[in-house]
Amino acid sequence: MPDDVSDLGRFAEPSLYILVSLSEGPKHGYAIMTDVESITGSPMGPGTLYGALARLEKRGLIEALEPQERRRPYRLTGLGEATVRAQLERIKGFAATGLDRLGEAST
Amino acid sequence: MPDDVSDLGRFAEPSLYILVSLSEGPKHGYAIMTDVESITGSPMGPGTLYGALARLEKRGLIEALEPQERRRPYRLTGLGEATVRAQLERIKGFAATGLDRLGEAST
DNA sequence: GGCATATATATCGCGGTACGATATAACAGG
DNA sequence: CCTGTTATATCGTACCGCGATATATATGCC
Repeated sequence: MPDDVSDLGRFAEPSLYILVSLSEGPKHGYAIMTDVESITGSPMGPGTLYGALARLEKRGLIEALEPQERRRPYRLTGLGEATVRAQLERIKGFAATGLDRLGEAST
Repeated sequence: MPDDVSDLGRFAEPSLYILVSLSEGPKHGYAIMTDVESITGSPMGPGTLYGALARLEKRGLIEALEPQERRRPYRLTGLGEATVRAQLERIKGFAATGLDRLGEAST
């Protein structure tokens, strides 16, 4: 049940959020969590985070670095960077198309 | 398994595609299917389409119009329009943020 | 006329994902 | 010493994507 106009239910696309967060530089899980929350405005729980993190590593889009203290940092791979760039270009174009369609109808 | 850089696995957000398609004007299911395919480049099967369509109607983001011939057209509601606009603004900003972060790192 | 293809809608089921809940542990501050 | 923050990890459920499948009409072609 949407109680907010900007809510389309589930599917906030955590994987892409993580990739964007890591495109700023290597980060560990908890730092990604707080960073994503500051970018998107809505918090990402640990279940979402670590599940997506494992999938992304398995796919070779990110890679784990040497654990420091209690932190387990990750870094974007070349494939990950290419992927996030391609994705962002795509949704940028899509958003432009959509807003263009809306633009003529209301103003 | 991603075999394409622009593929992040499941990552299509059919609901938003449908809303954008309908922001151009009322359309019936099959027309949405072909329109979305022309916008996104990848086809949307009937399972995806009609499932999402039912959910969107249930949420009051779209509404069914009088069936004509074999066609069952849908139209965006006010809430649906506000939602798609808010969503598009959001992902536009997100894409800009992400590309900005990537921009300084390579080029 | 008969047959394949396109139009058009609908449903089922599997696999995958989001995400809250829960658990654990170390460290800081009052 | 106890509470809150940092930090990681896992489990389970509900939900969603999407291919497969079914049905029916209309169109085009041989």
